[in-house]
Amino acid sequence: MSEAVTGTDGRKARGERRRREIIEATLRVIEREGVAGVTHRSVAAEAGAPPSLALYYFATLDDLLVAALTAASGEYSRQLRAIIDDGRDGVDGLAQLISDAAGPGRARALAERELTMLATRRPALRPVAGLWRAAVAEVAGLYTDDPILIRSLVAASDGICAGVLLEDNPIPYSEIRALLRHALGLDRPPITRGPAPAPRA
Amino acid sequence: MSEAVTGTDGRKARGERRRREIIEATLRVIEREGVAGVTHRSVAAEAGAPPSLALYYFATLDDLLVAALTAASGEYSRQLRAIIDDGRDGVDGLAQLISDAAGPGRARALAERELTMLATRRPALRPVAGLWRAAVAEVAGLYTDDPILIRSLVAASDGICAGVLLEDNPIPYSEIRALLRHALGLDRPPITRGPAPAPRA
DNA sequence: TAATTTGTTGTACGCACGTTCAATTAACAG
DNA sequence: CTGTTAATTGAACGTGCGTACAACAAATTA
Repeated sequence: MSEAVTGTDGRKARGERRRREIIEATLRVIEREGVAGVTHRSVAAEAGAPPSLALYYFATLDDLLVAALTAASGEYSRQLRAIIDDGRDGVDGLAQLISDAAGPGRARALAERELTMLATRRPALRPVAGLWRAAVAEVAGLYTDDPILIRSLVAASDGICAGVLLEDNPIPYSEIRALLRHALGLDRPPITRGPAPAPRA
Repeated sequence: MSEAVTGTDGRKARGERRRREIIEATLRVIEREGVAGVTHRSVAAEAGAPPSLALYYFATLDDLLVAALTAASGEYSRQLRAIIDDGRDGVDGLAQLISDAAGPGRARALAERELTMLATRRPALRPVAGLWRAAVAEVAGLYTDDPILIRSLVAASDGICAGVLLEDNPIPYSEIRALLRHALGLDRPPITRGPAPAPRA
């Protein structure tokens, strides 16, 4: 029972580290080649290990993808929660995160999105994929109780992120922030034109 | 030159039909198994043709996916434009389309989304993927000139659609419509609570 | 009719994949 | 030291894939 002394089995500790390395390697592969590029072989090569090791930790490719999504999704949610806990404005922080996805964080954001897309087909991944949405909803809850407005912010951040990743010219931070604040109903801009109930004119 | 009489070469006419059949088979495969399930063999089997025929029309898998995305994206944009041209309210029609994606149109919507995701990695597909966004922006243009509000509607429809596909309990049409109208700044609901500039309370 | 174009098919090659498994090494327990 | 557990490795098997290619059938043309 030297375990009680050192805390854990040294073998298992190294194993856990190796496991994390493989997950990170998986995310790098997805960033570079997309989910389609994930194979036991490619991931193992990226991690500098023989393919059999990737298989030792993740018996099936699905396990590997679930682990990768869990890691990526958790990381994003943690970032957002950290912003809130630091007392910074939630919407500003959210805008910053999305703005990041247009620049340096683009590859990672793409990876996370691709994995989330995967979740729509495998119910087992749904809860994990919902972590980010829940975190955004939590931010919205700091500003309003209206469930519609909360949904609105969640949808807006998702849609803005998609636009940022799809469009060529990056959307500036200020605009992202304005869009998010509008979604929450915070800033009431002057009415630009009366609603046009009858299109086609 | 009997071509001038019949209009087109009969062989080419049948060929075009066959080509469309293969594209539709591809979309069915994607609906059922996702983009990952698309192979020359699986698509050909779905279309009831030998694999070599799928290769005759689409030399590479990429060509096939591009054609599928073009078809799916065009179909959606066409539906939205038809609504506008029929004189129906653009936002209502948009809400109806998104609501459909939660029910009967779910599989197709998933397929289109997966293909669009693919577009973020291949610049050649970007213009095609943008067709839907352009159509939505056009709808928004019927209500406002404010580019922020236009972007807001595009982001909202995208985000709502993502939510609809990800969540278990379907979002009702009325709520989708309310979210879209809010994005456009049409309905100004009563203020639920003053903005909370200081979170962490 | 013969020649040409176009669509269509079957077969086959080489490769990368997921997965299995027995063997090996290292860390721990008694 | 002996046994046990856990991490790690290399080799191999079968499968399905993309792709190439030559041959065939049918429509069109001259």
